[in-house]
Amino acid sequence: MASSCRFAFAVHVLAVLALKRESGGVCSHLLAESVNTNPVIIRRLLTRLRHAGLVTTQKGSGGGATLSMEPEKIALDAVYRAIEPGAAFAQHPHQPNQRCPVGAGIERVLDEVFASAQSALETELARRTLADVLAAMAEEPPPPRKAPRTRSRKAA
Amino acid sequence: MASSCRFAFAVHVLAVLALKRESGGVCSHLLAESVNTNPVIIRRLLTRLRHAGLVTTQKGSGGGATLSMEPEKIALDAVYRAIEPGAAFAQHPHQPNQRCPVGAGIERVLDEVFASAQSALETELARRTLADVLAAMAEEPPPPRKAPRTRSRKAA
DNA sequence: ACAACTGTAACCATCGCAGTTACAGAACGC
DNA sequence: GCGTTCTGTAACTGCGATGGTTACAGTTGT
Repeated sequence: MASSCRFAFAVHVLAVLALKRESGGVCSHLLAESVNTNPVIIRRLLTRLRHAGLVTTQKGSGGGATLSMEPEKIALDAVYRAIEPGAAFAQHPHQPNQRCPVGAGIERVLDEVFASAQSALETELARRTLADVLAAMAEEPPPPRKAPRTRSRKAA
Repeated sequence: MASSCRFAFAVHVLAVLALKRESGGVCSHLLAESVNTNPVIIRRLLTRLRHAGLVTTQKGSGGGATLSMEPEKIALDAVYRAIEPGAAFAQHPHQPNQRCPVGAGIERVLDEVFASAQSALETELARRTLADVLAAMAEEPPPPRKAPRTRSRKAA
């Protein structure tokens, strides 16, 4: 399915923008350092996010990207649709044999199956906002120095 | 996401097997003609479906593939899992910058988001069985010769 | 033995993607 | 005006996945 990591990159970028919301624009170079990739990759992402109305960008010295709404308003399905262009499932590359009863009808049936599956996927993504992502990152700071307070006894 | 058409092929193949359920094994050549591809593609699919316990295959003259259970018992999520190897979403290809608070925590959060989205997808697929696919193909025979009974006035 | 099958390896062409370099143009400070 | 700091985009590369193809060993029924 979605073998591309663009969606992960996009959520990452938006999370950084949300954290730096008060500090004005964030340049692609800095975002690229956090994601650990190339600034052009980031700018390509930002172009899509801008077309979707999720961020605004500012050219020139001191410019960069800014969230165009509060993190609570940005649901992950909007990010997904902004980033991933086509359908999640692929149909037959060549038309199946129309003289076979299955070949003649399968595409129409699969279209509907695929649409409902994709819809379920996006509905689940819609249950989370960028603010939820930030909150999830805030709790459980990854390296618990001494003893993590809850169920630490799982160590292998 | 799933940019491969293997899932479509697999449902197609299983539908043919379901229709020819009483006639013994179906050879890969015949399946390939219906799907409009190469017999090797079909055999590669059948290998995965066999490992998942959905079909049995028989070598030698008069052999071929057979469904190993009734179409009502085969839900589409099982087909999906049999065919699509990995996760639907891809994480960061390189580890993000751990010195950035977002880079340090985003992967863990995304893992959970991706898992829930994939789970929603599979749950939706699980709502349909191969028998449902056959039923959907049976109703509405695709080329209505005279006048389609309902809302035909949509013609462009 | 022969024909009809499966299973699998090996290979090819294509496609999409992350990554990279390069450059034109915009905004800002001086 | 001019240099600096940015964006936006084109062009190219390398890589991995995938559908497709050929080939062939092995198995089974007649």
